[in-house]
Parts: sequence; C-alpha cells; structure tokens
Amino acid sequence: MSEGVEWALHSCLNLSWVGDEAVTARKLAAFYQLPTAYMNKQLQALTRAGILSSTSGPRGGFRLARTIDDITLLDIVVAIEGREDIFRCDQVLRHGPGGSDEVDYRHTCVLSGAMRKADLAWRSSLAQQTIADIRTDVEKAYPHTRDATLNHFLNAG
Amino acid sequence: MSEGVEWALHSCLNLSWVGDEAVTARKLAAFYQLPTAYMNKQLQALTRAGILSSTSGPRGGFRLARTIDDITLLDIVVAIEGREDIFRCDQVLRHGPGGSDEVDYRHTCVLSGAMRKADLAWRSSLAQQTIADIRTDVEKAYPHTRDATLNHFLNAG
DNA sequence: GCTCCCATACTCGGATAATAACTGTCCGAGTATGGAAGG
DNA sequence: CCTTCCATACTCGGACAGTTATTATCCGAGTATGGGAGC
Repeated sequence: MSEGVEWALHSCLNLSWVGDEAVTARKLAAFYQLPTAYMNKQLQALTRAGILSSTSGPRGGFRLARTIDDITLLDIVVAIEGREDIFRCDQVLRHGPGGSDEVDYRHTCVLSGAMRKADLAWRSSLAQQTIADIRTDVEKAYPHTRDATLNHFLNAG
Repeated sequence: MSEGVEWALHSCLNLSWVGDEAVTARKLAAFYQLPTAYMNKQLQALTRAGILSSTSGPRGGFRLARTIDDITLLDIVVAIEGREDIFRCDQVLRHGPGGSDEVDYRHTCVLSGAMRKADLAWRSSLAQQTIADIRTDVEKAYPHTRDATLNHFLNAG
C-alpha cells in the first residue's frame, strides 16, 4: 500500500487542529520533512475526493471540506489508493476448463467471495473510525500534541 | 496485491481434490492457461511455507503437506505476500517536531493503531476460513466441479 | 529368469531480464494581495 | 482621503522522469524411471 496514505491520514488530523485557516502543501510537508511536490499530489487526491477543499494564490492552501465526524479512515484510504479491493480477482476460472467469457466469476467463484468477505471486514473497520475519533484518542493519550501542532503551524514555517 | 495469491488459492483447492498424487507445476498452470515457470514460483513459496511438499524427478510435483482443515486462507496469503501489514507505517512522526529516533511509533501512534485494527480484522477473517471450508462450499454450489477437476488432472495433460 | 547398474528424461529450484506501479520532480494556469495612480 | 486598477508573488494542478516492486523467463542440480548387461 502506498505510503501516501500515511501522509494523508496525518495531514487530515493536523488540518483538523488548525481549524478554518488554509494550510499550504509546503507547510504540511515540512511538518514531517517530506517532499513538497509529492505531498501536494496526495492532497490533490484528497481534494478530488471531496475531503479537502483547495484555494489558490496567496493565503491559499488546503482545509477540511467536511466535519471530522464525516471523514472516515476508509474515505482517506479510498481517496489515495482507489476503490479496488485488496485482493484483486483476475477470474482465472475464465481460462479453466468449462470457463466462459460471459460469466462474472467475481460473483460466482467461492474463493473470490471468501476473499471479498475479508475485504469487507477490513473496510468495515476503517469505515467505523472517523478522524474525530482519532483526534479524541490522541488528545486523551498525548494532551500536549494539539497545542504543539497548532503552534508549529501558526508560528513557525 | 500480487495475482499469485489467486493462483495459489485455486491450486491448493485443486490439489485437495487430486488427493495424494503429486501434480507438476506444468499441469497446475495449464489448467488455467498460465505461464508455467511463474506458477512454479508461487508453488515454491507455498512449499517454503510448509503448505505444499515437493518431489523432484519423474512422477514428481507438488502435493498438500497438511490436512485441508489446517490450511487457512491467511496461510496462503502470507506464504505469497509475506507477513507485512496491508498498511505499512513508515513512522512519519519520527521526523515531525519532537520526534525521536528511539521511539517505535508503530506502538504509540494512534493512527497506526487504528490501521492495525483494520488489518487484524482482515487477517482474522482470512484465518477463520480454511481450504476445507471452501471445498465444502464449492461442492455444495457446483456439485460437478470436483469430478470435472479430477478427470482433467488424471486423464488429460 | 533375476539382479544390478547406468543412461535418460523429467522435475523442482534459484538466478536472471522485461514490465508495470509507485515515488519524486518540474513548470504552467489561476488568484488574492498590496501598492500606486487617479479622482 | 478614498476608490480603482494593475503588476506581482504565491498557490494549486496536471504533465513529466527516476526508482522500486511485480511479472515473466531461463537454465542448472537432483532424482526416479526404464532398459540393458551381467550373473
């Protein structure tokens, strides 16, 4: 899985602390000493998915487009990685004896169904966790993080 | 995820029908019109994992090394893909403000934990399904498959 | 006829290229800013 | 002094290379087979 997911997750969390002010890709990347342009690429993906909104020009940047209650980990993963399942079924049964080009074996193959079941368990777990939940947990476990992050974005950089 | 997983899953199922006789990589690949040498590579991985046992020379090939009750989908996935999590945590917090090289953020980072939770749900689902279960389901849904497969391996090729 | 031996053909196994995906980078299109000119 | 305009600098956005992982292939090491020679 692409490492961009990790960047996106942390950036969304950071943006939730910053609040309404737009933050540039440069600042979000510098926070973790990551390449700016590539970080920008991930933020673009989040924007296309409707998780962030972007503003051009001076005082521009990215900000959250929705309430953090309404941003699940699955949303972010899908925005970066795409909608495809972890296990991709190439339908080898199609080329086996008695295989047909007109059957969608992703629906009939038992193994495909079994793997899909696991995929759904994964997605379900991700869909049940929102950025709001994560933020709450972080603030409970590491109370200083919020202010430290806020200061770093507003003062430095 | 590597397509080799799909090949491995179907091959294990097919081997469970064949029984005790060794089947060559050539035959297992030809069954789905797949490249022989690359199929061989996947079967090697399964052998290293202790799922299959291999025999060289004439009348050689691969056969199941364990009871199908004792082969889970997770075993096969791990044999092909390795033990790494779906989401790999590169510990970006390490390079953030206040980050330390001596902390393992895979254990402290809340986001990492959340992603790991989903990974575990996925693995748990895979671990609960054995090849025996799959075989039972296939034989119920498609009663002719077992004999058709057996005939194809014993007579043809 | 039976046993032993050997050449043979067949199989797996790991080392080696071709391809695709991910990672990283660059420059152009568009925009809010901030100052200068004019009223 | 206030308003309007414009040049400017800054931002995102998509198009372009470099690098790693996946896909595919090849040839050598080892082994059970099957026939032939010898007893």
